[in-house]
Amino acid sequence: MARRTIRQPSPSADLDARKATILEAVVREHIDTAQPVGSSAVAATSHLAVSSATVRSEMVTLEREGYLAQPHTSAGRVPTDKGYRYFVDHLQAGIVGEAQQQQIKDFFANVRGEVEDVLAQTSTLLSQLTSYTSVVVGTGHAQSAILSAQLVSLDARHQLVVTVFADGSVTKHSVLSAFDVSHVEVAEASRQLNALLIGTVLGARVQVPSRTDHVATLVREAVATLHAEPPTLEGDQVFIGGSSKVAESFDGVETVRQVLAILEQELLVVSLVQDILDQGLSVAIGSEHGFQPLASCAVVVAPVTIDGHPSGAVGLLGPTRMKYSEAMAAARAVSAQLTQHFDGDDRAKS
Amino acid sequence: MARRTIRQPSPSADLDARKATILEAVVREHIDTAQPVGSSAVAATSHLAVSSATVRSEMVTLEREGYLAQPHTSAGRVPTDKGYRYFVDHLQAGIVGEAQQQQIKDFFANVRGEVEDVLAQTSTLLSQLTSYTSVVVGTGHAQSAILSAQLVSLDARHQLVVTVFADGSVTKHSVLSAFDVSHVEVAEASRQLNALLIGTVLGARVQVPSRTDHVATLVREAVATLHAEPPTLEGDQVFIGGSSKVAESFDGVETVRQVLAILEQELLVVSLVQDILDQGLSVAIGSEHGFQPLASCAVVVAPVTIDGHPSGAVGLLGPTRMKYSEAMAAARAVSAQLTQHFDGDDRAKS
DNA sequence: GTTAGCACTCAATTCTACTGAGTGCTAACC
DNA sequence: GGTTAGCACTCAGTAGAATTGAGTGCTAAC
Repeated sequence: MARRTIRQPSPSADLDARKATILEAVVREHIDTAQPVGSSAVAATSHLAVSSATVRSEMVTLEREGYLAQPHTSAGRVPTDKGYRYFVDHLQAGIVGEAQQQQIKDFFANVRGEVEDVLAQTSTLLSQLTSYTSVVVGTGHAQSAILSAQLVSLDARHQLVVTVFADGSVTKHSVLSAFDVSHVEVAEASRQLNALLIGTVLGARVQVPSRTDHVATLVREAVATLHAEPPTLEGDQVFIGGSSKVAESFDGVETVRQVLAILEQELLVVSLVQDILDQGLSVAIGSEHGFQPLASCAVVVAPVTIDGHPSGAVGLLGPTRMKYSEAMAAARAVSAQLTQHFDGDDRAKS
Repeated sequence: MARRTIRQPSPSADLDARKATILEAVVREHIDTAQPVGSSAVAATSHLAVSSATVRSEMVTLEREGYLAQPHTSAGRVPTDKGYRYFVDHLQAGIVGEAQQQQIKDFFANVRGEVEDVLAQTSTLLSQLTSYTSVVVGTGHAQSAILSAQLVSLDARHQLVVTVFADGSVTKHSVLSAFDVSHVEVAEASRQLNALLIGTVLGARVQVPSRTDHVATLVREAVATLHAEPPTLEGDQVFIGGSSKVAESFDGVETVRQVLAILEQELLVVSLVQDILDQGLSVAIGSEHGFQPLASCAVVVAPVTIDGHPSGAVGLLGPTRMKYSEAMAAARAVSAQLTQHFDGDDRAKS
């Protein structure tokens, strides 16, 4: 089926005030109780001074317009994806609680270590804050210039190309040569390689030596190995935090299995998050993201930028009846801190 | 409670042949059906020419001795952990099927990339082979000598220490200096750092310069950062494959949640696997590993060695009623290939 | 020691009746 | 016109009661 559904920017023939209030009450109640919501509950909890009968007749309209659904005739109403969408679109931005704010602050004040570690730990943090499964995506450094490229000899035939990029990331690639190489030759090749690649980006055309001696061959092999990587996906990193939360969010074991199976496929997760960001959304509800097995899930995302350009995202995955305002607030707060951590912290600070 | 249970090497007051056959039949049947096994089923499937009544009276004994248990009076028998243990200890080594053998061969023939990638993919492979959740643990390179230590300048105040170890692993650590450093200074510091650390192991005492100029300070900071790492755990890596399989193996959502929660804690997983290996076992059943939340799990492990000394392990986690012979065969086959891949492949080949 | 026979147990299943939350409709009301 | 009280109706869920049947333990005979 449609892998990605292009959502128009909400036709949202705005509901009148009372219908909106009723819809909101249903959503809130359903998120709370996970049960279908009846007209009398709405009449009681919403501050509308109307009877359940009135609510009932409004509900009929809301159902006809696709915002609500009825599991069966004698049950209350449940929000549809469209209903959640309306709710989310008209949600005043939530804010994170005191305690959580503090937890985030503490975390970023104390976190240390390299980018990967920070991202992995951030993922755990985000999951703990919200008790949903979190996804942290770091996009590759395809565009970063090379700061340094060294060749290190493991043994006579195995060398390692260690490359440092301007964004601080480091890669290694092993090179197996067809002949024994001396340490002197490796050192010389390393010098040449460094001179050749410094300041370039992966995939750029460089002038490799055409001689056939050991050193030149080694340099050619190293360059070839480096450039052999698919440049777009290289370095894409996904960190899943709190996958056990999946088992809390959904009740059917089968659903849990399906969601976990999706989360195992990093490429899928990256493209899911990317799709949502591409559409300029911060939430994808149920069928909106076009992944059938995640039909009962909602995904909240917030982009992370470094030096102003997008370089990743944090996300939360929960049931469609997730606590959107909390989740969105947490995701935004964490992504903001992360952004600040990487470009504030790495340049300006101290 | 007891975090680790020391198991004596099976008192195993060996059962007589008929009891053993009956126990085996119960275990086999139960693994197959997940149901309590009745005496008549045993009489039918085992090749003992005895009636169900005879089987019944033997079962009473087996139950009294702790090999079997009865969920309730009018149900069949279910193996206890002790029952599984006897079964496993007397299991003739299984072999992996044709197709799987081929799949493993193909995988290792085609796999490329760095150690981390290979381990991560191996984890996925192992999980696919067995449809259990797999765990691949790579132990750190604490004992590896440093082949190269370079300092790379990210900007005036940020430097990166990139260290290459003899086993081919690479680490990076960022260093933030309190003053601006020129490229010339970084280059000089890098040279000195390399000269200082080459051939040493992490944690070794090295003679750092005591001068107070920029270069010396930089070198001191770099060394301090490197040595600040907890040397024992540094580089311990855990790769979990097929966590969605957890949802297939257990039926209660709560059990699934608990197991996933354990798997999220890498340190726990490492120590679990390490414990089992330390006890010289290849299987830990139910309570044997002392992790309460994993009481209904069994863990199969196989060590991976590089150059003869232990450097990791592969494992499988399933329900206590897992298919032990298959799982053990798969784990052994994969660990053997992995061992060969890393020391065969990396030294001898071509 | 083995086994056929039998009474007994108890989880699981099926059936029925009932409950009650919630609806849709209508007629009266403001 | 919109609102509401009243009422008949629907139907999932629950609670008992009855039934089933797989499997046991025991005993007496072989």
